[in-house]
Amino acid sequence: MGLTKTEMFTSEQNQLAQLLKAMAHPARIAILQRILVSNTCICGDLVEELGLAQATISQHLRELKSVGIIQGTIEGVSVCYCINPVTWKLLETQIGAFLGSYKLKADCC
Amino acid sequence: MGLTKTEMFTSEQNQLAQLLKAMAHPARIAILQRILVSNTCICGDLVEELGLAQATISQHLRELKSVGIIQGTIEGVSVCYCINPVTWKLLETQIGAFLGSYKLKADCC
DNA sequence: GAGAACAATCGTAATATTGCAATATAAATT
DNA sequence: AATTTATATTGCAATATTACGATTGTTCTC
Repeated sequence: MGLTKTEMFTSEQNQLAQLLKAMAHPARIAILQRILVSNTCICGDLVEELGLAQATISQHLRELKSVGIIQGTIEGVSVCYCINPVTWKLLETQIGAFLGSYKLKADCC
Repeated sequence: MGLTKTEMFTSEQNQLAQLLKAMAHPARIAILQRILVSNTCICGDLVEELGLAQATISQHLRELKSVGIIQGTIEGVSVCYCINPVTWKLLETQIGAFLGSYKLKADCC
């Protein structure tokens, strides 16, 4: 099939999965790290720095943008991308709650 | 292609991407949440509760196990799965550092 | 407006993922 | 040993992802 059965899960589960999936690629992690370092936005520098084709980088950027993790504004000839604070905060909250809900107990396998 | 160019990224980036990817599916999030709630491990209850075929659940469990997020021990006829504390701690550290490295500044796009 | 510079989109090939039926394997029970 | 119960594996079809060359849009500069 290759088609996730989203209707069987809660919207929270689907949303978290979607956000995680958007980050679950080394190139997209690298892109986000690059944005995190030079807080002020970037654009086609990524093509040189990551060693992937322009079309590929653009595709990864679109993926991050489509779930709202980053946002882009046209800055003359180039495009400036940066973190979307709202989604980032959501990510921190959701993942934090998820990971934080684990408490180690002795009686486990 | 469909083949990620892992050689272009650091092992940290690849590792984090792999862990995120393992969690980036609503069924696997649901499985983990189920384990987190009933700390003591589970097994084929998931098949009933999630409404997916047994083969599908087993496959998702294997995926989570293969990256070390969960671990399973044979408990008589059934198998008991639970969180692997070491990997979970690693996840918290890595994701925490990643998400936490963002500081909102005014001069952004 | 013509050209340059940058980024987005299209089209395509290779590979991966998702889901399930069917089958196989393993452990407990009779 | 045969049966039952629980899980894993295999094989397959449908769909998704990754990557890139080629092309198309945009915006700036001349």
